[in-house]
Amino acid sequence: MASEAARAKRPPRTSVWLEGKPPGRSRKPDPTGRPDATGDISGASGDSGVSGASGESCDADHPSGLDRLRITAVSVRLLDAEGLAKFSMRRLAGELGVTAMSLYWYVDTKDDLLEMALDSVFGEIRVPDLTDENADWRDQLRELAVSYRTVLVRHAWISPLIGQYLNIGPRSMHFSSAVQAVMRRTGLAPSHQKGAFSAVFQFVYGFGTIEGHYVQRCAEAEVSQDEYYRHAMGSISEKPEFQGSFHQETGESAEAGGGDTVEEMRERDFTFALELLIAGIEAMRARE
Amino acid sequence: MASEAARAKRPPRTSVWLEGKPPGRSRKPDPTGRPDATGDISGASGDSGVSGASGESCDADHPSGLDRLRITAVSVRLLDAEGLAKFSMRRLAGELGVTAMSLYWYVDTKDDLLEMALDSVFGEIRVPDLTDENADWRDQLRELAVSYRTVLVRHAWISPLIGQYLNIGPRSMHFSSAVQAVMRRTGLAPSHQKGAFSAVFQFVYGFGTIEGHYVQRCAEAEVSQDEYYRHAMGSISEKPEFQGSFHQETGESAEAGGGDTVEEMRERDFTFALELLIAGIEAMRARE
DNA sequence: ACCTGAACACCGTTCAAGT
DNA sequence: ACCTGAACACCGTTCAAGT
Repeated sequence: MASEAARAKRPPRTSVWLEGKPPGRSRKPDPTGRPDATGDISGASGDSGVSGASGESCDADHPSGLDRLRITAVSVRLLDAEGLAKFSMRRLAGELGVTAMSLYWYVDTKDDLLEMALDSVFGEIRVPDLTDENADWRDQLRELAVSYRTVLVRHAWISPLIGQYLNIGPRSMHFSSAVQAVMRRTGLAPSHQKGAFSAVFQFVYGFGTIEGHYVQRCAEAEVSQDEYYRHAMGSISEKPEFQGSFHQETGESAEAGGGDTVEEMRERDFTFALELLIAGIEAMRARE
Repeated sequence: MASEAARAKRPPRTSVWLEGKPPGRSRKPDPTGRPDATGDISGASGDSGVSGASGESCDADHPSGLDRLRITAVSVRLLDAEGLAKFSMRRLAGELGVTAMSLYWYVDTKDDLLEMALDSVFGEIRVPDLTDENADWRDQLRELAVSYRTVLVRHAWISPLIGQYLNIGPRSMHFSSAVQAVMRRTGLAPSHQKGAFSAVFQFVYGFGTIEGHYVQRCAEAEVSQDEYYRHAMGSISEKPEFQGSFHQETGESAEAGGGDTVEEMRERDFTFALELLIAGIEAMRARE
C-alpha cells in the first residue's frame, strides 16, 4: 500500500515487438534496419577492440551511420565484453561515436534496446531440419538443447533478460516454434507437451545460466575454471556450515571422483540430465 | 582487449560469506545480528505499509536500532514490494530512517547486502525430514521442488541473484545439502546424482523464474493473470511472425483446450514436468 | 562505535534547440 | 530527418568529519 499513484508516466511497458498498440505516441518512421533483419552476428566473439567512431555507412539521412541494425550489433558486442551491469546508453553511444541522446531517435528506452539485442542472439540457435520426417525427435531435441545452452554461455547477459521480457521477437518465436514442433513428434498427448517442453528447456535455461555466469566470473578474476573451483572449495571448507557436501554450481566433487576438470564434469552432468529428460518423456508417453 | 587494466580497485569480489580472506581490509567488529541468525521473516508478505523510522531496539551503540538482521529483513520487504530494479541503498536507508552512508558501517557493498537478503529467503524453503528412513524419496523431492518454486515466485527478485552469486550462505547450503541427501536415496550411482540434481532443480529454477516474473508483471499492470494473457495473446496474433503456436511463458493455449485459467494450466504443467523428471530418474537408474 | 554531509563519477530520460 | 547540450532526478561509494 505504498502511496505511488501519482507517477504513472507510461503504461508499464510490454515489449518492443508490441509497439504501436497505443498509436498516439510520436513514432519514428521505421528507420532502416528494422530488427526483423538484425543480421547474423553469430560467432562475433572474436573481433575484440571495440573500435570507436568508424562511421562507414552514412548517407544524407544518417550522418552518423546509425541504424537499429548497427546499434543492436554493437550492443551485443559490448554486452558480451563487459556484461549487463556495465552496459549503459552513454557507454554504447560512445562506442558508436555519438551522444547518448542520438540513440533515442532509434529506440524508445533502454529496455527496448535490450529486447532487440536479446532477440538477435536467439538467432544464433541452430534449429534442426523440421521437414525431415525420418529424423529422430530425440536427436532434434538434443540439438536444440545443446545449441540453446551454447548461446546462454556465450552471452551470459541474456539470462536475466529472458526472465524479464516476453521473448516474442521473431527469432525467439522461431526457436520456440521449433521446440514445439519437436515436442509434437515425441508422441506425448498434446496436453502434456507444454509440461515436457518446460522440463527440458527450463532445465537448459537454468543450467546454461549458472554455467555462463561461472565462466564469466573466472574470466573476470583471470583464473582458469579449475583454479577458481579449487579456490572457492578451499574457502568454503573452512567454514563451520560445511558438512561434507554441496557443490552447487561448479561441477561436483573435483578431486573426489578423479582427475577430471570442471568442464569435463559439467559436460557429463549436462549429457546425463538431458538423457534423463528424454527417458522421462518416453516413460510418461508409455503411461498415457 | 579493452584497455581497462588501470582500474582494478578491488579484487573481483566473491561472496559475503567468504569475507576475511584478504585480512588487510579494515573489517568491522562483527556488529550484532550476524546473518547466520537472520531470523525468520517467512511469510512476511502481508504486513504492508513499509513504515518509516520506527526505531524500536536502539541502545547506546546502535542509536538508530540498526543491525544486519534488521537491514536484511527490511531489504527483503522492499525487494518484494518494489522489485530489484527499484531497490537502492538510498531507498533502503530512507526506509530505515537513516542516511545511505550509515549502511556502509554494516555492509561493504550493495552486493553483500543482496547476498544476505538472498540467503535469508532461502531459509523459507521447507526441507523434509531427512532422518525418516521409510520416507519415499519421490515425496521428499516433490516437497523440495514445490517449496523452492513457491519461494521463487514469492520473491521474484532472487532469480537473477541466484545466477549471479555463489549461493554459499548458511541457508542456501542447508537447502542444497537437503537436495543432495534426497538424491542419494534415489538409487542412482553417485556419479550420476549431480546430473539428476541439475535436471530437477534447474528446471524448477527456470519455471519459478518465468512464473514469478509473470505474476509480478500482472500485478504491476494491475490486471489479472488471465487478462494479461488474453491481452498479450491478442497483440501477438496480429503480427506476421505468428504462425499458429508459441505460448512461451504464460501457460499454453488458454481458450483452446478449455476454460482453464492460466494458473490451472501452469499447475498442471509443473506437476507433469516434475513427474516426468521422477520417471526419468527411475528409468536411468534401471539402465545403470 | 556509530552516523552524517559533501562530493565524485556515474546513471536513464526529456526537451528545446540546432543542422 | 537526424543529432545535440543542458538539465532533472536519480545511482553506489569514499572520505573526512561529527557525536
